[in-house]
Amino acid sequence: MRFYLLDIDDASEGIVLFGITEDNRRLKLIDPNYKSSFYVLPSDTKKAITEIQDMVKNKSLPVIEIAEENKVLGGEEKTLIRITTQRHQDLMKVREEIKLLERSRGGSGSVIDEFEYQISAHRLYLAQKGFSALEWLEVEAEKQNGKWIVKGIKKVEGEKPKLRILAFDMEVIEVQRGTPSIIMISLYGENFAKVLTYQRADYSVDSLVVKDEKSLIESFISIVNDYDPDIIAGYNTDLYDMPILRERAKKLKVNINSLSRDNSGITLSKRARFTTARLIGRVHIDIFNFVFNILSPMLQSEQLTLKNVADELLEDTKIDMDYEDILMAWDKGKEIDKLARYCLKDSELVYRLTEMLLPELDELTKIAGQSLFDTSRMPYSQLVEWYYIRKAKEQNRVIPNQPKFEEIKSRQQVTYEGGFVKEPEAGIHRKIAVVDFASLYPSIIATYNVSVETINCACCKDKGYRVPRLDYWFCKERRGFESEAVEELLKLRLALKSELKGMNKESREYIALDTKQRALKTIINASYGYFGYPGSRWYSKECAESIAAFGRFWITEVLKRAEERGLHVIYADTDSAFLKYSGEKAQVMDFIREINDYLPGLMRLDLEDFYQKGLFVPREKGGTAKKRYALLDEKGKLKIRGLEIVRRDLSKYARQTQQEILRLCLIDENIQGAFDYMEERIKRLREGDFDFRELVVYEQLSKPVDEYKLISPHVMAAKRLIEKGISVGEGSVIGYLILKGSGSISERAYPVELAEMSKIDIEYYISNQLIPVAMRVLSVFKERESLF
DNA sequence: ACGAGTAAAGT
DNA sequence: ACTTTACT
Repeated sequence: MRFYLLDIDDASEGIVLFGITEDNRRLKLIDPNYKSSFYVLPSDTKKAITEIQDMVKNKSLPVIEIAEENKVLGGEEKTLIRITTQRHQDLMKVREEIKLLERSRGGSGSVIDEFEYQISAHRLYLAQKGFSALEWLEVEAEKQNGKWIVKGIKKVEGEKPKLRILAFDMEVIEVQRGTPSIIMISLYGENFAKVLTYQRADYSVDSLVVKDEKSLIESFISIVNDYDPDIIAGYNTDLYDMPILRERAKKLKVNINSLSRDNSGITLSKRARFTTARLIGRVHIDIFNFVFNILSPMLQSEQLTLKNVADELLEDTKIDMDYEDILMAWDKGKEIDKLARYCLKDSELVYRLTEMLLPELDELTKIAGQSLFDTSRMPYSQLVEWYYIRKAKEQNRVIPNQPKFEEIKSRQQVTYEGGFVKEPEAGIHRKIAVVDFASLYPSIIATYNVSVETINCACCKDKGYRVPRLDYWFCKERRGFESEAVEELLKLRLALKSELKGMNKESREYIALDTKQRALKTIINASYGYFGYPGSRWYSKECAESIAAFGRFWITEVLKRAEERGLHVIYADTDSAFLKYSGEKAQVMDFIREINDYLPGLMRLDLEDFYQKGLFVPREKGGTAKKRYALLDEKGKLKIRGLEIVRRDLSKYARQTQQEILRLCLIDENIQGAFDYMEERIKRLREGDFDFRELVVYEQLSKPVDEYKLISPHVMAAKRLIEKGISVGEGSVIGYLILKGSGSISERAYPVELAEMSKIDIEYYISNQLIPVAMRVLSVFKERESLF
């Protein structure tokens, strides 16, 4: 049969595969043929095998096979010992014993190290076989005692089947402190929208009113069973909705086992810092994870709330209700229909976000070669790592171990020099061309064979690729693993990009290929960071350092050659250069062509865009600020980087003032008007003509409140929230206002929830926010009027 | 523990 | 010096 893989799990009978058949049935298969094993690196193979055999016999270890196997380890062919155990759970136990043969553990020293004992069976199964969730498998299976048992299995091509997606959202109130109750649950799917609750009212949405919380949960379970979704989606449901649902169901004695397809209910597992909630056999996607891990750098939102993310990605928004409103609605029955609409709207937004983001998740899943449940929760580092693990398996390589805690700690201490940033020339510049390298660091990795096993190789001391100004080189004899893996993705993406060029942007094919291209970009761009990431299995600070050094070399080379061609360099940062062209644009295009003829391998310089004008502002302590500028493109659109306008640690009022001043100066070139505008904004503030929300400053807590040595305003505001019993902690974004009174600014910082609006210290906002921010732009003109 | 360094600014 | 945020 043909089988589309959705989810995968480990069980005592074997690997459990959940998926969809060609005739659209949901099916569970068991593959009993996969045996878990791990590898031992011996110093003396014969001796190690004898010692292991003795140990297995004497301690009756559950080992079913001990075999020699040739593997690639650290770029070398090596003979390793493969140890296969009865069950996957036995791996760790057996490894603990074999570890005792290491010399450092007091053993004879016949064993040096062990590998692959810590990876879960189903993940290794996928990597080993080259299978991935959301791909088709050709399966030969037999029914035995009501279970489908896999006899043979291989990968095949096929069309994407239609997945059933169901989004949900719960409203929870605390009747007593610390005891949450679920009062409402909404569900949203294709042609399906329903609200469940237990308070009677005249609802304007499709609703089911039941008698209490217990029957609410029962109805929810029964709807999920009827709809039988492949994907259950929510927002922040790993940490909030799922644990509460599980807790309440337990308390109220509701059986929720059928939420999953293996009748195990909700499986919560605590990882290092967060919890995940699995519904084995279905895929629970918590969209927040993907937004937080992958999309957040691309988003403008200050906080990644469902409201902000929906506003930005869907251009649709939540219904406005805060916790107090929800309590009022429930307790007083006032606006309870609004509550129902609010709850359903959340599910709708989650459903639409899932529909929108699933294609990209789908592509990432196939590159990483793991389950959708896992990949939807992976940070960049994990996506790269699983892609490498899959490639390593293809090449008969041993997967390097994860670093131990101490190793991570010591790796964190090491830093190195990064990108080159040129100090810009302050003021206004005209006719600017911005050029940048296409994927600079990844193209360096591919071009210079940058890999853990090719750095400072013995064979190329005199002839390897030399790293500029550092005592490192890369091998020219053997291809490096990471370099080849990154090159493969780069080439795939280049092929897709050129295919996309002639296509209709609205077409289905274009959108599909573009999504694939974006997913590749995500992993490609993380490859450099992964070398220097302390938790990496393929870690090499030297490689990361070398990549940055090659980067500095090439950007300065571009700057030097630009000046030689009469293109004046205004600014440069890491992989981009701002060039002033006096004559025609062709001058720039010629220059780019010339550089590209000169650049090695996959390295390429592109034109980012042409700009009419650019503005660079002075720095507080002299000189010109780096990473802070505004550009005006040829369509009259402003592109602003680093300036206070784009920072949340300034009030909106100050930011808007700077934005308008910038517009007046850069677009209208009305400097007098800009000065007048600043004065008008100050006057308006003094006259009380503003909304207090425009003065709120937002800052994030990066650790628990009591760990701060320095009490900055947002920490003080957070402390005041905690005093009032409002829980805030690591990661909370605190909005605060500075009020009148005595003492330092921190002492006068109040959270917006507790601040008295009449006491806002207007003069603080004028002297500390408005004037400095406005003058940062205006000072350019005061001192350099001659530019106009 | 869950990509990196460079840089600016405030308290 | 510590902390946070933004840029690439």
